[in-house]
Amino acid sequence: MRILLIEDERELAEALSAALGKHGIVADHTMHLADAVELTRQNIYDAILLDRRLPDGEGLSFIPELRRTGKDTPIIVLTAHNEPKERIEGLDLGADDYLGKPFLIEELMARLRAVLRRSPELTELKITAGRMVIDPLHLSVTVDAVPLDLPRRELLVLAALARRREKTVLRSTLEAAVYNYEEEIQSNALDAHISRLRKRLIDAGAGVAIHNIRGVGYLMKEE
Amino acid sequence: MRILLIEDERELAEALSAALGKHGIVADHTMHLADAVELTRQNIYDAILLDRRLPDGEGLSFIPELRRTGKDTPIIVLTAHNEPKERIEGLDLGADDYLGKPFLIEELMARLRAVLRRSPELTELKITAGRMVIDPLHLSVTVDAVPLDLPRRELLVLAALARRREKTVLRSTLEAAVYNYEEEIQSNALDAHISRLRKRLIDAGAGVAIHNIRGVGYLMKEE
DNA sequence: AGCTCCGCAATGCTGCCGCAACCCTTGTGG
DNA sequence: CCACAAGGGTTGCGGCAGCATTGCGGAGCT
Repeated sequence: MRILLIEDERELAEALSAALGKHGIVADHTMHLADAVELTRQNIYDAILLDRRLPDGEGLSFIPELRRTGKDTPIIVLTAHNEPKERIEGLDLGADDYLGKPFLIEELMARLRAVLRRSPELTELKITAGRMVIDPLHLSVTVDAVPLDLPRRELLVLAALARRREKTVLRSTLEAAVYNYEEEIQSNALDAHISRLRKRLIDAGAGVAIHNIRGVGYLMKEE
Repeated sequence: MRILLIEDERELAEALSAALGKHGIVADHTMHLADAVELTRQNIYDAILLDRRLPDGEGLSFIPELRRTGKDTPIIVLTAHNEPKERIEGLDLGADDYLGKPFLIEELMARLRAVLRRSPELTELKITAGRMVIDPLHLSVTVDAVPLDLPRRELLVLAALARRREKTVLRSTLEAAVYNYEEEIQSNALDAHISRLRKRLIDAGAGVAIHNIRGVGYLMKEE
């Protein structure tokens, strides 16, 4: 069994490689995303262990990149980014499991076994909708190349809708995109954001409309 | 989609059922392991959510019991026992994932999706019928790539029929797809859904027709 | 201080959906 | 070939849950 380990903390990587070795698993190790892409092109791995914060970018961006090449290798994300919201993000990007640091080697092994019992699927990442271009990493929006500045929460709602434009986005998904665990919500705050966002999108001539799907969620359509 | 929820905290169970319902998932709920065994014998579930501490024993013991009957239904363990050692124990017993309480509903949904992605026999990621593509996990339907928004219940009926297109679906199967056994029904509500659904499918040019098999159920055919 | 953001709640509105009434279709027996 | 029953189809109605909108006030920022 061979896996790919993408991790930039040398000490952890070495410990992991050693521990995996004792379980009869050969690990290729790289610290850079660019190398990882190349390695997956040349090799077939049974699984991939992926750190999020890497010297040359966000580890999660590797997932759609890999899926686009048609590979459905199971991926377990290993990271200190362990807020529920981040875990959801990772899983919905197509990761098969998500493990917060620090963790016990034995737990990683157990999750690896669980994941290897089956096999996964594909996803993508990138956002243009109507006349808008959204950069979800830098949290910016432009309409016909003109910057549009939105309140933070509205922007998060917008990005979540645009990411799945022409498809319904569950209400709960939107709530998860905007609020974390501690921020409980007791009112129709989300509805209020949608309402205000709609007005702004019309004013800016964004070329999209937000429709409601009763009992399910919302849907962004281009006009 | 139908899942089995084995959980003895009434309040949590109700909140979960409601949340799952909004995601188009019908949940049967029981508080006892003994009932759970019986229910899995009589029903086919797409996944099982399992609490550990239950009135009549340790929830984990249910896993080998279920596997012994040849079922490999995905199981997610929900529990306050969230020490690494306990998680390892659960995973190695054959659970597919392990989630500590308290958790965000949305994280559970994400993990559910991740787990279901790996079991192609039970749940196709996309269902194609006529000109339609149905994504039962995200509750969306498109006709020739144009989104079609349907009321939640009609969507569930449609998905159940499309999943077994060209084959007869028992009336009781359809009822099970839309209602759990707490939601009693006293009228021809299902017929009404079928009727309205037919109209919408014609309007949208979906390229399928729903036929009745008298005294048995319904059948979706491509045109 | 003056601004925006944003949660909250009041208000009015929309449309889902269970229900039941009525009609149509199919099957059976004489 | 008709009568009748039973199941299915269709439709309007009403209750009510969910949604849209908006003013208010607290919080945070400059």
